[in-house]
Amino acid sequence: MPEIAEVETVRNVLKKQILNKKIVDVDILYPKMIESNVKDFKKDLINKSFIDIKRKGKWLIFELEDRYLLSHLRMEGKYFIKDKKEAIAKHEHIIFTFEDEQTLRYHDTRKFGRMNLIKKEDLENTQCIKKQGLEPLDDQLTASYLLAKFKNKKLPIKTVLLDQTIISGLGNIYANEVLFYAQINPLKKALELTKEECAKIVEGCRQIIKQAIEMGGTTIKSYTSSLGVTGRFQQKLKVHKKEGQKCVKCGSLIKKIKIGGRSTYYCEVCQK
DNA sequence: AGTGCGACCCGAACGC
DNA sequence: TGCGTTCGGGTCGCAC
Repeated sequence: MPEIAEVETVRNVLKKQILNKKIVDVDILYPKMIESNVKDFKKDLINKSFIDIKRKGKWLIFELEDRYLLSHLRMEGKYFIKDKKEAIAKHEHIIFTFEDEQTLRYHDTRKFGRMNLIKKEDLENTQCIKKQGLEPLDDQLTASYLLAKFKNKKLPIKTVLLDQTIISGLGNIYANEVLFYAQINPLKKALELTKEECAKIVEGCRQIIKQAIEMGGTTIKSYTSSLGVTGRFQQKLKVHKKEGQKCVKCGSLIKKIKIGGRSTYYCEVCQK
C-alpha cells in the first residue's frame, strides 16, 4: 500500500528511466481507471514525452510538454518498465510504449488506482491536487498549524491524520507509527490535543517520513515499487501490524483495534 | 460544515 | 480438497 514514501521512491526510480522519450502508443486495457476523457487520453499522449515527474501527496504528476498526467496508485498500483515484446501480464491496465521499444506499464491488482490527464494550466484548479494539505516535510507544517486544523475536529486523531487536506501523504501505516512516536492514544479526539502533542506529531512526521523515503518505502503485503526496488522501512515499524508483539518501549503487548473502519495498532501503556 | 458509511475491486485468509 | 464468505484499504459521493 503505497504512501508518500513509496510514491516518492517510484518517482525517483521512474525519473531515471522514462524522461524525454517519445510516446508512440498507449494501450488502455481498463478504461474505468481514466478519469479524464478516454479517447483524448491516448490522442493527447502520443508524440509527447514525459519531461519531468513531480509529486503532491500521494499523487504522481507526470509532466508532458503541454499537459500533466496525474496518477494515484491507491493501494496496489505499481509501475514496471518492460520491453515492448514482453507479453501483457495479468493486472497490467495501461501501457505506454516509447520510441525505443520500451514500455511503461501500470499494474494494479485491485484496479483502485486512477489517472487523469489535464491541461497544464488546470493543475492548481484540479480538485485532487488543490485540496492537498501540507507535506510532512514542509517547513510550514508546525504545531500551530495542526492546532488550528484540529480546533473543531471531534474525530479521533488517528482518523484526522488520514485526512489529506491537513497533512498530505500520510496513510494508515505512517499514521500508526507517528502516533506511537508522539505517544498519543489514537482514539483521543483531535481537538483535545495540546500544542506539545501537536509538536510531537510534526516531529514524528518528519523523522518517520524522512527515514522511510531514505529506505525506499515500506513493503507490505504485495507492494513493491517498480523495477524490483524493495522498501526496507518495514524493518523500522514499531506498531503497524505488530499486534500481540511486545512494545519496543515498555514490553506490553501491542493492541489492534478499528478506528473509522481502519486497522489501528498501538501500545495502550505508552499511548495514554 | 462536519461526520458516517457504502461503493469501488479482487486476492488472500478464513470457515465449513 | 473445495467451495463460499469475509476482509482490507484510499478516496469519493451521498445521506444525515
